[in-house]
Amino acid sequence: MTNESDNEMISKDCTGSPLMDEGNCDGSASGGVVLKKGPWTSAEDTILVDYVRKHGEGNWNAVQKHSGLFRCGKSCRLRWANHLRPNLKKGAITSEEERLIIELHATMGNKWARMAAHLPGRTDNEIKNYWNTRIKRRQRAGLPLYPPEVCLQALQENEQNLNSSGDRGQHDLLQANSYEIPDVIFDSLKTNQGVLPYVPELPDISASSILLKGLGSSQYYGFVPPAVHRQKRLRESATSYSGYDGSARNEPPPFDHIPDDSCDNITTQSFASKPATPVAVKLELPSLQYPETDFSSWGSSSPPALLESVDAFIQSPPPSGTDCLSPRNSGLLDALLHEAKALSAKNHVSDKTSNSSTTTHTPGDVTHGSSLDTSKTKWEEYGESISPLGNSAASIFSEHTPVSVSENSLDEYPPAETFPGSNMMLEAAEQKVWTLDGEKNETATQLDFSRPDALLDSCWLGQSVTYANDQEGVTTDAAAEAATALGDDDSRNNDYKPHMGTGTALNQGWGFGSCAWNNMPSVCQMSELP
DNA sequence: AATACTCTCAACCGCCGGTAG
DNA sequence: GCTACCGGCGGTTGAGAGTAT
Repeated sequence: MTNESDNEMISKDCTGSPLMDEGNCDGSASGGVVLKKGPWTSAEDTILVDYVRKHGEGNWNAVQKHSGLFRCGKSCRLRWANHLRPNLKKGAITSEEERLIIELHATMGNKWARMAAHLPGRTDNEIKNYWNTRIKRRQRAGLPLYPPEVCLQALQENEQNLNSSGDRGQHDLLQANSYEIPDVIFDSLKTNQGVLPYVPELPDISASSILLKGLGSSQYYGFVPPAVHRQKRLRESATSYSGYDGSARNEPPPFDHIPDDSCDNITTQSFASKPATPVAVKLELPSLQYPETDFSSWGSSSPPALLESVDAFIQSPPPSGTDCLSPRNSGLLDALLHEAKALSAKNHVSDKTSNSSTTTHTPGDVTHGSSLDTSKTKWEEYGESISPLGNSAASIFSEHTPVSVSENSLDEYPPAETFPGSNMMLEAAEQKVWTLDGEKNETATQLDFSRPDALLDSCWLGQSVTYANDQEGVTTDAAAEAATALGDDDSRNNDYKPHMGTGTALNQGWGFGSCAWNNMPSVCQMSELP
């Protein structure tokens, strides 16, 4: 980008806004000098680098004054931070980084700078761009934002929090709920309330509904994004949807890969309960809010129907979808959870027991958590700073979803093995821990519960291991695998590269992306953790 | 080959919080 | 306390490259 368009830009671009920024980034900063805008040239880079070497970072506005650069301080800072500073990691986002980004986004939302802090060498801008492009991709493909495991992780976290602190948080949340999550009303969901006991009988199901979807509940098949937002060209998803229009046909997408009866049952049941008419999904979403899409791709019970779309998705794995998530594209899982929780709390104000809160909505639901009822995590500490929700992130899941983590509700959900994101993942995770802030290669022998993301990490690790085993047909030691995966970038890419482009659709489908984000059931069945 | 479309990414914009005067 | 400056952050935009039709 640093081409040689050079100085003509100075005159051309600087006339933009009279006041670019209160930070003297205006075109006439420093004595009427017209500041340049647009792409940086190599010459400018050199000047900036030299300046920083001599004077260090900071005081960016002085750069222009002392170096002769006709750039505002902001521009200099940005250029330095995103392109010139040492230790920047160039190249594509690795699989590990992808996972991390997903996990972090699930907890932080669009806090790119914070996320970048966990990804050495990566910039907030890079992460942001990456995420946004993924979101678009997933949106097109009708795939959910977050993999179910992430949702489950949140759920688990919630359990921990609930069990450790009761639902005191609910009240706090209610009071502090500043997360105004746009309502995404799923008419069909409402319609199904009678069928889906866990669906809160609330006037507006927004976050909670999304959560449900995010957890792969088949009941959302009907929410396949209306063709409305489908673009003419659905390279990636066209085929996937070709044979499936759940919203219109009331039938689940074809998915023969999942032998799990329970899943099928759920699917069928869910669909049967759906209105015959296309689901009316409120499409008036915030700018960053993406239309609801096909959650089926996530759900354990969901037909991987979208193998192809999944495939496409996988080729650029990092989920950016829209689902499990936040209606506001910020993908703020926590935010949704927060809202859902708040909503739930409204209905259970008097319900002070955490356990009750987790089971109230679902007769057939199982109280998860006891096994996860470990010591209170640091959500409140860590999460507070990073998550809009603080500690309540996953709570909603437990309250509004049929998913059972530590236990399984066969009626409502697939058995444990279909949800590697839960137990299995944890097991794997216990063998190795991947610390977020840890510069990649950190492994440990125990989950680091001091970190709120511990579970998330474990989840992903488990997935990756699973995938590796499956793909390679090699029984690898989880720890070793993790170590390898966390090793250098190259090795990571080799081991987990979602962009496999190798073989069958199934094979492709189970790339890191699909393995981790799409139907766990199959994944689990396909391989076992050491 | 032309066109349309998507993807990627660098850069900009505006807002906000912290801080010094 | 007020104001201006500075730096940081998140959202958005636009150009170029790539790809499909």
